[in-house]
Amino acid sequence: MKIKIFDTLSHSKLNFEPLNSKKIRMYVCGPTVYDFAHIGNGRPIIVFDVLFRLLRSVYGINNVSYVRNITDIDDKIIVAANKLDIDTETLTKKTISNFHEDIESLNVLKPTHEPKATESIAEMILLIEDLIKKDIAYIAENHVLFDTKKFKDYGKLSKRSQEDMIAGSRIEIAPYKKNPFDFVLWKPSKKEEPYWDSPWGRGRPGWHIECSAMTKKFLGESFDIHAGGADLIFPHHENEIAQSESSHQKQFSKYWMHNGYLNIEGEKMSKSLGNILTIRDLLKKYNGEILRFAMLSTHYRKPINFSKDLLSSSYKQLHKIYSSLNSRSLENKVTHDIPNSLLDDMNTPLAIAEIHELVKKLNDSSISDNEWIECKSKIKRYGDLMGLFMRSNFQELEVEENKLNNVQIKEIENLIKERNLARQSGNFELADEIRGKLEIKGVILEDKGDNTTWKIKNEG
RNA sequence: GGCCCGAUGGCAGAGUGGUUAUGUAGGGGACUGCAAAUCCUCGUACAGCGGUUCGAUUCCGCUUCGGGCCUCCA
Repeated sequence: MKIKIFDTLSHSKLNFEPLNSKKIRMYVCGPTVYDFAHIGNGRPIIVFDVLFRLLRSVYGINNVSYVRNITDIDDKIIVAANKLDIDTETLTKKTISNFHEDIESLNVLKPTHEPKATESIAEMILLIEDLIKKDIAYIAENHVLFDTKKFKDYGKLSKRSQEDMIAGSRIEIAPYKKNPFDFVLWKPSKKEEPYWDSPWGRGRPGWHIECSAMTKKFLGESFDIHAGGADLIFPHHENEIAQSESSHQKQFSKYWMHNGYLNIEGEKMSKSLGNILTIRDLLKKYNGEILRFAMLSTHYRKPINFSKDLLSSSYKQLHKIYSSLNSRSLENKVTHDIPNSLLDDMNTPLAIAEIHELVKKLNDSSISDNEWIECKSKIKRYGDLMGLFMRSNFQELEVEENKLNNVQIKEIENLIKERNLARQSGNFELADEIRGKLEIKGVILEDKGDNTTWKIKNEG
């Protein structure tokens, strides 16, 4: 079984050939922790979680190292902490804990390592010193800068030349830069700002250097896959390549993967439009599994429109799939096959279509129990690889999503019992009355033979 | 201005040089005490114009439209 992935660097779909098949190494750029994560931040978290699951399945659960960093020192963090009148560490600690709570609801596996930038400052300083020693970085006005003219491959990831970029550039170039695209490796901290001592005075690291330092620390100088949002291609990932390959004189990441953008109701998410949707807010209205399903219903490289329609369609599809998985009281078998759709650059929308074909079979009362078990097992396998269908039934999801307490659940169950007694004795008036009573409370009943299940009325 | 990506049925969304997924919404039917669910069925989607080809939604070119990046946003 071979995984195919689309590699940004070669701009083509390639067979994934690990550097060492007993030790797969992937790195994903994680969040900058200054506020609640929004659903756009959630996209790489979810789609590369699927990649992690696939790699573990193909190469062995213990043979994959997944590093997802946390940027906990940065201008935005300082600004946000000042606004709240707290120190940056208090802010980042709280934000990280919120982040973990949020993504747990999305059923995201824990990465092997989740390093914080502030815990690798020493490694960053060593790397910068090395770049200065190699005459690739220079010091100017208390800043250390990377000299982009010294790295001949600069622009290879984003496919652009410095000349192209300068042509249409609207940027004001900092006076201490030798070249417009030189970027900061280390900068002085203003008073009141967090700082670390360095050979260049009290300061703090530039943004890009942390990933170069942490990939080296946790994965080595060369590793297999580096991934993140498409907006990171330039300048972040371009600059990481420049730093690491200049310092190590060898290939940095073998493959590069980038997820597409996320829109909200057809519009770009932005502060000015006021349509920033945090994962936290969405979770108040939608179960994490619905969010996850919605996220995987578009191919990861395409733009996704996160809309009410998408979420309501996702809800209905999940309901349908869960119901079919419980259409007979039989357990699935454990299988190890990996569907081609998922191996092919994580074609999750195609995988979902295949699941629906299997659902149709499960709902076919004419198939044998053995065939039924086969189908259920296949669907559960898709679920394991995509992080879906982990619950035993749809009611569990409804209970979570609507935060129903035990008293409420008991009430629903008792009314169902009462109604079924009425139905058995032919008292359909009472049965319908109970149905109506529950419907007013927003509970829809579904009779399946002698089994009655329920779901919450979807307001759209 | 430079570079890049995209355009598929009401909506969402795969895929393919010729049999035209899948979901959702809608029509019809079966089933059902009722309802829901489920199943069956229907509507002839591939932006436009050229080219290559026996044949193009799929390959090539152009046009139009949309999106992105070129400022430390996933």
